[in-house]
Amino acid sequence: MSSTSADQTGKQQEDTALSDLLRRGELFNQNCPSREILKHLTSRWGVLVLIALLERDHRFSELRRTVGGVSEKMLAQTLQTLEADGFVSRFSHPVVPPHVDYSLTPIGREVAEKVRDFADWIELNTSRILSAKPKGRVAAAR
Amino acid sequence: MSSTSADQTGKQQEDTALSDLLRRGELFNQNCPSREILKHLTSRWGVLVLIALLERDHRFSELRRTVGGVSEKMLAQTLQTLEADGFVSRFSHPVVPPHVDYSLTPIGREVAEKVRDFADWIELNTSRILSAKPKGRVAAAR
DNA sequence: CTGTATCCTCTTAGATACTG
DNA sequence: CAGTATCTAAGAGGATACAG
Repeated sequence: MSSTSADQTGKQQEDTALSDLLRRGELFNQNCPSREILKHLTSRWGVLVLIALLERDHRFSELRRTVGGVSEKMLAQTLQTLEADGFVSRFSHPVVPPHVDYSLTPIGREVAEKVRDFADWIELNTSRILSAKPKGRVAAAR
Repeated sequence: MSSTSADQTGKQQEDTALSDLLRRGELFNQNCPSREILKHLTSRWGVLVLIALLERDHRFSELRRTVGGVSEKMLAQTLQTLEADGFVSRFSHPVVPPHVDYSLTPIGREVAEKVRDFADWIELNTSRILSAKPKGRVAAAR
């Protein structure tokens, strides 16, 4: 519901190490709005959409093809969330059949570069990670 | 831990053109194991656990207190997944009452630094993001 | 083409109770 | 203290149909 205001003034049960909270407490506090931003940005399809849009602008069906495995519903939902957060711009060309282009806003490009940097690390290190897995232990196979 | 000293030569992702898709198509393929790694690392609690462990080693109950809002079950599950991936080490002191310490492996520290970098960006920019939200449009409010 | 609406299934996550 | 087991609710996600 993305409420504005309506602060919970007396609701402060963060009683962890105070220095930690001062230094970087926002994300460790479950009431902080940054938690929601984090959730959107690290969502299953959000990450891939941001990276795809960093390469170039895409229209809806292009994104569907580029991002393997995403359904129409989840792609639309992901794009709406990212647009609502101000990371993605949506341009609907007034033609028929419809033609909609998605692109990154300046702040969206900023964060997408962070995401891509992170994704690049994963791709470069996946084989290293897989071969370094503890073998005696049965992975929860998530 | 001795890295396998594999192929990675450092940084080579300066280009973002079409050749990128060939080089970094892994994540866009739903059958790629890197998708699973990504999922674990970007999981709701995985991100926060990695950042907490980057500050210092924690025992179980310390993590519970530091990471606001996490349940015992989810913390245990998250830690097991991260341990199975080789990002986290678990050391159980043979004492009573039990005392278990969690720490990052070398590769875990590497990725945790990426995660922290990303989280830092979010914390620094949350207010900017919130104030820049498109207001005319009703966010889907998830 | 670009979605929305509905239905359905599977996973995630919290609460609670219990064990070593 | 450090978990596990069980139950349940909420949300993610997919398939299909349909609308603008």
